Amino acid sequence: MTPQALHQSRLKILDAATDVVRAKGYAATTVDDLCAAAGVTKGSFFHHFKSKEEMVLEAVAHWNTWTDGIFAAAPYASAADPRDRVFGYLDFRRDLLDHTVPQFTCLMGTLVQETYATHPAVRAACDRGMSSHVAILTRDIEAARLKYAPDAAWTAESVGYFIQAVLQGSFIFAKAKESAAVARGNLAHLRRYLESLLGSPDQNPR
Amino acid sequence: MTPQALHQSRLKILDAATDVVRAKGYAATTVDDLCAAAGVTKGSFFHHFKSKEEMVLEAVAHWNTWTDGIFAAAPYASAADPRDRVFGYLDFRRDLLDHTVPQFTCLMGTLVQETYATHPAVRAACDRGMSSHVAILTRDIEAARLKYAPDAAWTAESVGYFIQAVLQGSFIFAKAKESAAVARGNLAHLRRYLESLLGSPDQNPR
DNA sequence: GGTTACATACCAACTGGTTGGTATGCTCGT
DNA sequence: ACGAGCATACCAACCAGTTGGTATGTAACC
Repeated sequence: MTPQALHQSRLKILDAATDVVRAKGYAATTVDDLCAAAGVTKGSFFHHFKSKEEMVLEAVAHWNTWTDGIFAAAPYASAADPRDRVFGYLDFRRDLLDHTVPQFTCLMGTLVQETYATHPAVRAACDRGMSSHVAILTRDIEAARLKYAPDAAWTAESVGYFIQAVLQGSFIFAKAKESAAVARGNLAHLRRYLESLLGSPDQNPR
Repeated sequence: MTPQALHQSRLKILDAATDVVRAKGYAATTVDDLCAAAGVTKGSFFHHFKSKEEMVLEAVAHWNTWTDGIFAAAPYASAADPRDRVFGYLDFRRDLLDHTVPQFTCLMGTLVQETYATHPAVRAACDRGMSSHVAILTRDIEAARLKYAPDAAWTAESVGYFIQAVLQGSFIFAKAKESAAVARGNLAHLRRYLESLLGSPDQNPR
C-alpha cells in the first residue's frame, strides 16, 4: 500500500505477527511477544500502530498481498487450460503440506475463529480476505465449468468456497494431530470430487 | 463420568464454558466471564476446578458426551441401512445450521486452533474428541462401503475425516460471514460427493 | 554555513486496569 | 463438630497502552 508499509520495523512486526498469531492465536499473543519476535521495542510498535487490533488488521492485509503473490507466481497459474489451473492449485496446496504445521496454516482461519464475536473489524477483514481468495479461484473454476461442464447444476463460486472449507478444516485436523496426514487424504478426496465435476485433467473436453 | 460431574455448580460452569469459549475463544475467556455466565462465584469455580485449563479439559469431555448423545438419539441413527445413516447424518448436520452461528459451531475446532501450540493437553483432548466422533461416523461409512462399494479405492476412515473437515471449514466461513449460507452449499457438495462414492440413498444396492 | 524548527523513528520506564489464582471465613446438612 | 460448598477480599503477575525523552534527518530561512 502506502510507501510507509515498506518501512523495516513495520514489516518486521507484520511478519512476526503472521507467525506468532498463527501459533498462539490473537488473544494469547501479547504486544511484547510480537516486539520480541520482531526485534523492536514497544515504543516502536505503538509508533507504527495505533493499537494491537489495528496492527492485526494490517497484518491480514499484509498476509493477503503476500499469499496472493505466491499463488499468482506459482507455475500452475500460467497453465493455458483453466481446468489445469484448478487442479494445479490443488496440487500446489498439497505440496505446501510438506512444510511444518505453523507454516502452512491460514492466518485468517485462525483469527476469525476467536475474534468473530468480539472484534467485528477483524472478522470483516478475514471475511474480505478469504472471499477475495475464493473469487480468484472462482474465475478459473468458472472458465473450466464453461469448457468442460457447461450444463452443471453447481456454481463455480460454491465450488470455490467448498475447496477453501476443505482446506480450512484440514488445517484444524493438522493442528489437532500435529500432522498433515489427514489433510493429504482430504485433498485426495477433494481432487476426486472435482474430477467428477470437471473431468480428469488428462481427459479431453466434453 | 464421576458422580461429582453431576453437581449443579460444576455443570453450570461447564455449560457456560461451552457457550462462552465457542464465542470468544479460550484465551479471551476469563474465569470471571465464566463465573458470571454460570452464576457462580470465583470461589466456587476454584473449588470445583484446579485451574482454568483443567476446567476446559473437562468442558471438552462434557461437550463430547453431550454431542455423542445428541447424534446417538437422532432419528437417522436408527435407520436400518448404513448408507441411510450416513446421509441421515449429513441431513441432520444441515438442519443444525438453522440455529445461530454460536450454537452450531464446534467447541473443539475453536479450541484447538488457538491452543495447539501452547496447551498440549487441550490439543490432545480435542484430537481425541474429534477422532472419536470420526470413528463413530466411520463405522456407518464402512458398513455402507461394504454394502454399496466393496471395491472402493478409498477407506471409510478417510471419508469420515473428510466429512468432518468440510464441517469444520464450513464453521469458519459461517463465523466470517455471520451466515450459514456457505455451510449449506458445502454440505450440498459433500452430499453429491458421497453419492458418487456410495450411490444415492434411494438407489438399490450394487 | 549555520541556526532554527519540525518530523520521523525509536527507546526505557511507567501506569492503571485486568487476570488467574489464593486465603480465609461463613453456612448448612449430616 | 466437621467437611463440602460457597462467598468475599485480596494478591502478584501481567498486559495494552502512555509518557517523556533522545537521535537523526531535513527543509527553510538569513
